[in-house]
Amino acid sequence: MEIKPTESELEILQVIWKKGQCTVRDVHEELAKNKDAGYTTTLKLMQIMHEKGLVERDTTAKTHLYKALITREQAQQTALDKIISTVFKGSTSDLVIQALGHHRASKDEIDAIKSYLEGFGGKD
Amino acid sequence: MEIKPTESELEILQVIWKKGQCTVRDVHEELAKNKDAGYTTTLKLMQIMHEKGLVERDTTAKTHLYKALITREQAQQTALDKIISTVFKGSTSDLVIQALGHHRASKDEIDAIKSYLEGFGGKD
DNA sequence: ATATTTGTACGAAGAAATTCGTATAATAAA
DNA sequence: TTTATTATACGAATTTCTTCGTACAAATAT
Repeated sequence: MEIKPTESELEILQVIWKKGQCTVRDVHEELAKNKDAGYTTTLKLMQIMHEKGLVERDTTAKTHLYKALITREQAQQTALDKIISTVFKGSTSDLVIQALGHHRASKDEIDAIKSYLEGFGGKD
Repeated sequence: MEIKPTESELEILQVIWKKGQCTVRDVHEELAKNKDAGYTTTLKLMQIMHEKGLVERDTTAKTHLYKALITREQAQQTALDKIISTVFKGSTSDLVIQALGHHRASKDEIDAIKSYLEGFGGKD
């Protein structure tokens, strides 16, 4: 079964992915830079994420340590699948072109994509 | 100001985009193929979408006609912006590569992207 | 030892999104 | 004309997500 993180859960996952392992305070401090919510809000969300199986936690010490149970790649894939089917009529190339057209990738990024496409025939 | 359609609203917009113009029944019949919700649910959603300015409607006749007020491209852009920032660390090329890697685009699609990239240097 | 700080648990309020029932008007069929 | 069908309006129940307050335990500081 597929678990789709909510918006807020994704914000939290971002922090965990970046740091690898986090306490609630770690996450909260990081989030506090951009938004302002109470500490217990973050705590509660992380507890819910644990119930949902999005994260695991080590409760050995008083201060629990959280780790992500889904990878960033999985979340990326889920997000892509969703928007490709809801707004891109199922067309991956539409998405790619739209992305390249409006997000002005840097030359390095374009090159990365070009070389990626080199060894790539596409399915027939 | 940016109006972000919800999940359900997006499903409805899909139908409207495809047909260009729709009655509530048109939309409902179409949605009924994949999910099952009551007719008044669809009606209510479309009324709300009207309040939000996502669609306009012609109420001349008894049966109202709805048209989209945001384009598919706008919705695509909004969706892309969101996931690029939430799961792709702001990297468009990561998104493109992930998309190409897992969605097995057809040869035609790949070719379309390649030729698109031809006349495209990327910003320096 | 006592007070303060730091942490988790948890219930519940608030907000947003979704779903549906009922009322009522207009059209179509009998 | 009477009945059945097809529409919209709209209030309200439900569900999901988010936010927060309060209780209480553990660790730290005074």
